[in-house]
Amino acid sequence: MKKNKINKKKIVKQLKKNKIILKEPAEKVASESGDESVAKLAKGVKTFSLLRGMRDILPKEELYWKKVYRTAEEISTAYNFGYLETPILEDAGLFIRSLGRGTDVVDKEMYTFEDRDGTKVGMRPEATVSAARSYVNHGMHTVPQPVKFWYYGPMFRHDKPQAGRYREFHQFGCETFGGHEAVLDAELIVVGYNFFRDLGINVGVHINSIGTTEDRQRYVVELVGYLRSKRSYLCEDCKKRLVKNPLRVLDCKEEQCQPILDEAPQIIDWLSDQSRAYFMKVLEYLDELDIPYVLKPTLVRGLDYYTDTVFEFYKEEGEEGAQSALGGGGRYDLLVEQVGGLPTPGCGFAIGVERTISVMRKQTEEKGLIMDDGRTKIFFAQLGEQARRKSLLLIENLRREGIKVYHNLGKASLKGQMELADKNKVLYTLILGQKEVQDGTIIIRDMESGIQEIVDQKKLKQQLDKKLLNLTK
RNA sequence: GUGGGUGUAGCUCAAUUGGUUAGAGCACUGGGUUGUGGUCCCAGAGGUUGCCGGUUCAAGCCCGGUCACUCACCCCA
Repeated sequence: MKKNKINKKKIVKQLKKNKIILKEPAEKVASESGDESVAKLAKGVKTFSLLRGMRDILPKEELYWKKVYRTAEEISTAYNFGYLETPILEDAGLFIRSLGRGTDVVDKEMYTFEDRDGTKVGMRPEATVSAARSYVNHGMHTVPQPVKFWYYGPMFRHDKPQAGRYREFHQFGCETFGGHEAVLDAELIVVGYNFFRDLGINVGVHINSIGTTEDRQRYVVELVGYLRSKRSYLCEDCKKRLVKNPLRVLDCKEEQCQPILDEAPQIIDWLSDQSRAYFMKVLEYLDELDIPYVLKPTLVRGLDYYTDTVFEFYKEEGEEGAQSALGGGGRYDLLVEQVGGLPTPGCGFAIGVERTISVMRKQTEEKGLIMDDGRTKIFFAQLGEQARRKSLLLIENLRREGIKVYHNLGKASLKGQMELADKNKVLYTLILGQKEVQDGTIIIRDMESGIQEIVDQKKLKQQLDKKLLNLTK
């Protein structure tokens, strides 16, 4: 063995130095060495790694993902949202027109490429726009309004990855089209809020109104005027923002900017009477529903299509600064028109699944909880060829009866199977050996106490039901 | 896109001032006689030290580049 290691190192060195010239001899050396990795090296077999910002969702994370999906599904259907699934690929122009040129999402982050036939396509960076497109394409203005959708799926943004931010990420979202009622805005906030509550996550709600496009234009003029007068006191970043995206200055966390921001004009004072009245109504509904919220005059969203109400859900515990926004949304009364439909108001939200799961994971780890979600609680062990053959049928029968069984028929030794049962933390192990096959019986072993009982195979299901029922009590 | 930190086994980490064949724990596989898990004992497998190049008699360690991860900014979910 040790000799092999020396050989290998030498071979690797040789290969490195002579990788081009030595192709054939290298292969020979590799096969003589009998070492697979050397052989691979000689043949130039590459391994592949994940693309930047992309992740595998592994079986050990399954419970979290399923729980989030199920909760999303339950709450959406409870509030009468219909499931909508749109393609990941859309005409790139759809996103460019509605999200807005000049936004980072479009200019710097969207995955776009030419299809084989020359069409410019984009991978969706979010789904609200697609939902609006779908609403228009299928003439949904002819069905009773408002139309309510929920969706769940992957989105793509070519951003630089960091904590809670990936290039492929998942969103759960709800959208409504065709309703301009304050109660709708409030309902969406309630749905999002309850989604988190059902998952055991405490979230805060930030809310603001950015009025109509005209309101905002008038306000921005006022804001820029004010900030210019204080320009010399602003931080470097803010000086840049002042030109590029003045609304963003409001979000600055630099201490030196705070006193200036406290005195800054607030958008809420520049709203038209209509927008203001609408916003007040939304807040009243929230009060009525007992949803705690924080008025945040500095909340402005990054996408062009928002009007009036904007809100976001943020995690209450945890470090400041880090990706604390778990989701956000707002009203987008101009969007449908922008994608070519009749003027139709709309409102919705999207929630980041990865961020939500990271909060859930942190919580379960802190409390030392184990995600348990009706996992398989029974292991089936078999011994001997006859028993193995019989096992297939018994396992299949149990499955049909709705009892899930974990097993590994490939393993021969009972000991090995018991180990597996233990590692999977099952509560009961069924043991079928030669003797049991002949008697038509089977052993049920209680893994905690070690007590075993022999039961008739025909009564197995009945026995298990009894045991599993006791558990739930 | 800008800046900081980090790359050694599947995971968590070792490896004296550069010096023989890069170690350990956990996890994994097999065994501790014939049909029983958790503990224990023994054995095994698993590494082009991220990659490329340079300095040197000699590089996991030093230098340059590159890639990846990570944190912050920008922006957002």
